[in-house]
Amino acid sequence: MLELAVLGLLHEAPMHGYELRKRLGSLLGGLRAFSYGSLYPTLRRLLQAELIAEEGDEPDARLAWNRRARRVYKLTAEGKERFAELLAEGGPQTWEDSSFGVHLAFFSRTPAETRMRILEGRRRRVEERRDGLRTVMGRAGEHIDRYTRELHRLGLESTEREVRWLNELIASEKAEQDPQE
Amino acid sequence: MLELAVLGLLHEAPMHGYELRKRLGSLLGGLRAFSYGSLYPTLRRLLQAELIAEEGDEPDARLAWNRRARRVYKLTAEGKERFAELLAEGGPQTWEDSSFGVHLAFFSRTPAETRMRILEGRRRRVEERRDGLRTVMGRAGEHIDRYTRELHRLGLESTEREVRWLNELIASEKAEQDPQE
DNA sequence: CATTGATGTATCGGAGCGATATAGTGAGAT
DNA sequence: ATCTCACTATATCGCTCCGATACATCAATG
Repeated sequence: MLELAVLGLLHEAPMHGYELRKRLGSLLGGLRAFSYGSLYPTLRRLLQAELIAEEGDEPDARLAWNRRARRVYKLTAEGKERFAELLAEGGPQTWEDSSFGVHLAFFSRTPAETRMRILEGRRRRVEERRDGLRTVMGRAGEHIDRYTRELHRLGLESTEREVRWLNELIASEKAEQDPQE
Repeated sequence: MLELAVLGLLHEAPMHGYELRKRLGSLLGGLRAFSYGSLYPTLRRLLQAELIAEEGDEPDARLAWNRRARRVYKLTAEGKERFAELLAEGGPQTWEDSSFGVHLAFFSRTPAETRMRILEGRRRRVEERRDGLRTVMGRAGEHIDRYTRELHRLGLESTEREVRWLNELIASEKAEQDPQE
């Protein structure tokens, strides 16, 4: 997951860890933070796999840090390939809560076919949760805690809303595919 | 987190792992699954800490499993104490996405004061995310991906709705505290 | 009678989090 | 002038939890 995110951000411009994390935060709208405790190890792993490379010395000296602290990373050719591979796959885990946001954030670089598969998979996933909630809430009798009921109510509203949102996205994807009519 | 959840469920009735997981799923409305990969190790840990105990042989033989596969757990006295402690704390991590749902699910056993602290903490947390999203979305100019924009829109709607939901909960908590008017 | 799906326990490797350590910098407060 | 606070920046450690997988039994369906 972090691998995809890092590769995707570095695809746009070289960056150092700290900035990577900030951009990730705003890209995902705080959905996911990705703490340094996972970011830096990932960076090291990607470096070792030669999917990213460290920029030597800063060519432009407008920030004259003689004490260089920042380590700036850029994407390698293999990194770009890897990124494209990850984007095209669109397996069953891509529509889980943990990954869906990241995948969506790089949708403009994702093949249209994969986009559709992910959106529809996500919709199925959310509908499942929604239906589960409806079942639980519908079971009359059973003494259910007031707070739990509230939790379920919020969950139901959220899932319903997300399904509607996904329907819109899917519709506009379809419209783009068949421009006629 | 799982510790709290397990203790809380066993507080109601003795249960085995499989059932524990199912109940957890419907309690949280699919928000969190808690896979067996964390459930069973946790059960073992709690057993070793003597917060839970394994029920010897089934007293009622209505389910005559001669091959006993199921391991039924029940809460010990220490377990009950520990549960009460965990509920009363209400520290800053209780209002994170990962824990808030679980804490809310056991609110009826949580002291009113702690309930309020958690609800208000959660609200502050969600408002932060909402304001962050507003800032990001408001930054005019910057070429932002269409899909990313959609992601932000969904995020903004969700956070706004959760804040409203929290406000209702907080209001009704207050109303219960001061019944006079 | 065979396959499928639910019940049931369990482990392994790995991803990611939260806390923590360290240190330089710029701005405002005292 | 100095002090403190917040931000920039990198990094590690221990822990929780997840996903995949394995393996058994039982009930129903075909």
